[in-house]
Amino acid sequence: MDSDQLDRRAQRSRELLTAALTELLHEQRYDLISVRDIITRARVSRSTFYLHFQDKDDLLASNFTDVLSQLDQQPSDARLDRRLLPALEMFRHVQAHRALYESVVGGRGLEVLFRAGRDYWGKTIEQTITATGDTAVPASILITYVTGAFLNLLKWWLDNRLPYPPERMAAMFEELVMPGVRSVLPLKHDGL
Amino acid sequence: MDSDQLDRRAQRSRELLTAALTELLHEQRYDLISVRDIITRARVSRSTFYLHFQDKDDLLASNFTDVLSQLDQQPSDARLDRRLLPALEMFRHVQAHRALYESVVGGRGLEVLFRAGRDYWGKTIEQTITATGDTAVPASILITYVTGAFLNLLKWWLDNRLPYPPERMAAMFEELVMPGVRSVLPLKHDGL
Amino acid sequence: MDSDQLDRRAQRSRELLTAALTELLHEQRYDLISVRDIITRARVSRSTFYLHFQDKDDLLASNFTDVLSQLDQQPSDARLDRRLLPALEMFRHVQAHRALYESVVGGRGLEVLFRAGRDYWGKTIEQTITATGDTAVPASILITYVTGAFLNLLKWWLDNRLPYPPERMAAMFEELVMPGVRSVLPLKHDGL
Amino acid sequence: MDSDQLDRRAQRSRELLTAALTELLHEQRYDLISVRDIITRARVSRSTFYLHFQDKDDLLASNFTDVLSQLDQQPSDARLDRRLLPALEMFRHVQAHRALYESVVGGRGLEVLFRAGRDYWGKTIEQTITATGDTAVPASILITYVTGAFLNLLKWWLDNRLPYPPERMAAMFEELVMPGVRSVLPLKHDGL
DNA sequence: TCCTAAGCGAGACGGTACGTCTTGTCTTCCA
DNA sequence: TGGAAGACAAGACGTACCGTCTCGCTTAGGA
Repeated sequence: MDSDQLDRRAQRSRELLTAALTELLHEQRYDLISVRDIITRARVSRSTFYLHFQDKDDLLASNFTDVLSQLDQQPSDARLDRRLLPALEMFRHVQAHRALYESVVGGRGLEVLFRAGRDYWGKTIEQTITATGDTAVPASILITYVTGAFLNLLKWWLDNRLPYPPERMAAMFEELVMPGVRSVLPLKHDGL
Repeated sequence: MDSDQLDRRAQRSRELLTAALTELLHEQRYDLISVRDIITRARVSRSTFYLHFQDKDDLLASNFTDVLSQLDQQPSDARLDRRLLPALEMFRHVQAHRALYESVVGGRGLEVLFRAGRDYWGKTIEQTITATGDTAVPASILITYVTGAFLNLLKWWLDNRLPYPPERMAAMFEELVMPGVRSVLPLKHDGL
Repeated sequence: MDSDQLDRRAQRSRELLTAALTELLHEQRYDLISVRDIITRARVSRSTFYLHFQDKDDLLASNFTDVLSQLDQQPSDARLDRRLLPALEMFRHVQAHRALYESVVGGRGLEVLFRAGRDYWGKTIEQTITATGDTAVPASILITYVTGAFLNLLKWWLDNRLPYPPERMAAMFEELVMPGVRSVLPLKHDGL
Repeated sequence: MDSDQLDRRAQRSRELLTAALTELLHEQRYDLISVRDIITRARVSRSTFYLHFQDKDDLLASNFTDVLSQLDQQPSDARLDRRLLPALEMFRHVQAHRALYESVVGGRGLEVLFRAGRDYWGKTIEQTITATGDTAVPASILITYVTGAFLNLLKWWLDNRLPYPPERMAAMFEELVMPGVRSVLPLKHDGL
């Protein structure tokens, strides 16, 4: 009971650290932020940091995964439900937190997002595609392909200072990625 | 004069360093190799290293770009000339140097390859697609999309211990990526 | 109330901690044992430890003082009663608990023993020498000299893996230390 | 040639560190001085510190050994030459640098002095006593006894705020320690 | 043939992050 | 109400790595 019902203090520490990282990302690139910076900002001791997170990447991944599940929470257009990825919502979310993501994506943080994104969306995508029957390529490759392409586009968007609106980006994502996906899914499939 | 007619010693130093990195990549992951390791192996002094390369990534990128241009050198099937990327050749090359690429691709080295690949193939791809007329998406995005998807597949292949032959991988690459590319190119296009 | 009729639990905690330290000293050097190690072994919480002892040294000193008073309890040769220190008994005791004392004496523990020994034997020595009249050096120095010399010998013995029997060590102690003591005591003195 | 003719910079770094420790010892107890304090004061980087010394204790031992050899350098009373230890000079030296030694001796630094003193004086003492023929106790014990007794007296002196002049302390040292030493040396010996 | 400039070895150094460790305090919960 | 559990602050530790720098030695190519 105690093990999963986290000590209130523990929960507070996690939140302080999460908030501190978010704040710092508005000020400088992820690569340049040190654990020391984070704990100083969070007014938390070094030991506390390592009590809760493996390292800086772990904290970022944790934050990112939280965001992803929140995005899934929010009610979305019914028509979009069949998509593999909430691409439009993500582009909008990233636009709203542009500075933050720019800091992450230009550098080592990108890989963290990659891994976390793959892990998170992987499950959804797998369900969707296995539900459609056998595919011409292994599910694992498809997942890599879709999430990878999405995050690459995201990175390009940020690196180029958001030259297009989220809607356009989402449309291009669909246009580029989905034909390939459809070409390997059973033909009978209707919605995707 | 001196700048292009490199001192023989200088050339030798570069080669020693290149060889050392290659050797080390057979033994451990790129991330875990330090400049110190490289210069120790190359029997070259620290100052010499920084005389020739900006940092470890620079050395890797330089090696990789050399490889890419060698691949382009070798005569390839005429039928393949229209492709955006020498995918099959790359898969074969990677298979032949499997251990080496596994070390690079699992970690921070991937981004170096990505950047170098984008720079190198970017030019070719740009020529090809601008030759076909206007596209529905900016060339820059297309380049990112294609090279990104390719390297993601490469990474997946290595991470999963090369479960398929190069030919199959190249085919899947085509199958997944090209439909999207065609969908944004002018319809009149013939060959791609 | 509670203060003199020690809560049974409290007493038990003290004993658990004492036993834990003793156990651990058989396994590793005193310096390397942390409070965490002790409480883990004693299956006692951190707070409980600090409830009973100031710190690790306090626990050790407490244990050691207990031992010293037990040694004094046991009936000893009447002829030895005039000695300043129960040297022979100590050498024998240390031999019997060799591993334990090796752990303590090699490192910071020695000073704890020194302090505890000085405190404990100091009283006895002071009584003895003040009973003999004025001395050429202050009692305090004499006490330091005697207890220090004794513990140094003990440390040497342990550091050199007990090369001589306790009897020989005690004899050497007498031979080295007592002449100096006698030389500063009033001449009239008979027994020492 | 280069290996023993220390880089000028290296020598300078060592001196800066030595000086910094000396300065700091005038301000606070040895135990409370951290490596960080030392390098900050010396305006030297952490890596430089560990390039030259194992740890704080190593630096202290090195400083102390330097002092001991300087004391040996200075011309001393011919009459004293037969002594095992330059006790009087040491007491005077300590008096002249009282604050510094108080910081060291009250805490963990004492053991460093013990070890360094034993190592340094050990050689001299061994020569002296083996020159006199066989002894009733091993040389090693004698060395421990003499250096230990001396440093214990030194510590007592400092702990008690130098209540006697160096001459008196040296005299007491002789009076207490030498009778025991003589009692184990061959009788024929004259000078000691 | 000598001179001069560059390459180079060797490695000290500043700077700084890292993850681990330990101590002693404090809070919270449970019996 | 006191012990158990353990989060926490504070901060030291020794290691690692990087990129810069200094200092001579050596070596090549031009005068």
